[in-house]
Amino acid sequence: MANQANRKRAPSRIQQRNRKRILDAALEVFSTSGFRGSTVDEIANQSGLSKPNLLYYFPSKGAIFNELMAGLLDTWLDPLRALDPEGEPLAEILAYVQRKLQMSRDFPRESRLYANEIVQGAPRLHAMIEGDLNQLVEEKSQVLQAWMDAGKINQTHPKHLLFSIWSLTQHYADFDAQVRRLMVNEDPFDAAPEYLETLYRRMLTPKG
Amino acid sequence: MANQANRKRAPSRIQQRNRKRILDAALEVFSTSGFRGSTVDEIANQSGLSKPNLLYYFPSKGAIFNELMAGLLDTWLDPLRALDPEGEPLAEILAYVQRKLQMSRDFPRESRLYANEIVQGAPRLHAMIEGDLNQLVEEKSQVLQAWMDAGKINQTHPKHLLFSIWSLTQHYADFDAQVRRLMVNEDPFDAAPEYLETLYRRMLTPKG
DNA sequence: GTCTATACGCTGATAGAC
DNA sequence: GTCTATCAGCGTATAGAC
Repeated sequence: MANQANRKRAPSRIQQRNRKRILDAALEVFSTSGFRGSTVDEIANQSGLSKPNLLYYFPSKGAIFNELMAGLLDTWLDPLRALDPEGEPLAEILAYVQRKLQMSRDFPRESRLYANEIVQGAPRLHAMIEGDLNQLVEEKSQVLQAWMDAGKINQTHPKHLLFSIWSLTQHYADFDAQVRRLMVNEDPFDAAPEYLETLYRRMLTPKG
Repeated sequence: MANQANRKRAPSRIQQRNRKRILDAALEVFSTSGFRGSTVDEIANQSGLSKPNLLYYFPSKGAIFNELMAGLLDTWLDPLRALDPEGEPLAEILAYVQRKLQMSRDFPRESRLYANEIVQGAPRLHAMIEGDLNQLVEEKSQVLQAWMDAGKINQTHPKHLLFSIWSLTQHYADFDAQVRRLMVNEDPFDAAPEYLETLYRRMLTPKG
């Protein structure tokens, strides 16, 4: 079989650059307005491409969103994957909290994109989320439970512990508009690391 | 001056009922799709009224949203208003956490409506939020700070403490789709009250 | 690869009959 | 008060010239 004829061409530099532009623009727009509230026009303007040109690179608005989400989900779960069952329990958890907090600070748009989707009932995320996330959470919950049973950290509900970490760290990105309006002349991310470290240290350190 | 001619008629029972229907339908739709992602058609269908009839009761989509938000904001801040400076500090805070958690459970749509608006940068909430919320938060932050200075609860950042309470309690409503997908055969609200009580008790109880 | 032009359904809102 | 009919504009997406 002929190689050239049957394969897709490798994307040119221009193609790569434009796809990247589009995805970055889409991140900006989708994270601000959600899927249904966003328009292809906005994404085109934001990316500097014309609307038909944008639709030359992606077949539809939904396709852009899906590609964006797939890429996001993967990196979004990395901090949790990195939670090491062999590590020192409290230190592992505190490090996880700080990693998540950093992601909130460094990738707020990604966090809001995800938040938008979940708040609205995850209508487009269903399939993606189902397998990976569920399995990862089960696995890490068991790690946490084992640490509790061994007396390394206080007994508590493992999943609620995970939820609380997600909630507290992502809050600074997702509710940024509110947080910053209530903390004038003070960067929320200045005090947040220490606040969260203290909170989980007190929560989890066994009496001794 | 003639009374009847210059005043608006008192709304009839039908009007009251239909306005209520519309607002309830709008809450359902807006909280699921955000303002821009929602359509008047959906709200009309959800309320059982025709689209023109709906627009007989409200002049525009924006007007429905504004009325909904105004009503929401007021009740939304009630739990915080109820934080009593004269009460026993730890008990007051723990009670506040439980009140917020109950609102998450009993009014998840209201929570998601609010979350949608804030995540998207609060484009339509600006004016409403500015005055009330800011002042209330300042006032209650000082109450918390006073309790800390008096040694009644541990020293920490008062505003971050408030943020964390909002975040943790609203998470169960706002991220309900995710939470429930990860907790099959278990109601998140079963364990949540105890989890949050324990967390804040350990966080705030002074060593002694 | 990129553009202009355009098809065509959906959206918010109005007019006017009943 | 409620309906049918309708409008202008915006939305996604495509056709076809360059």
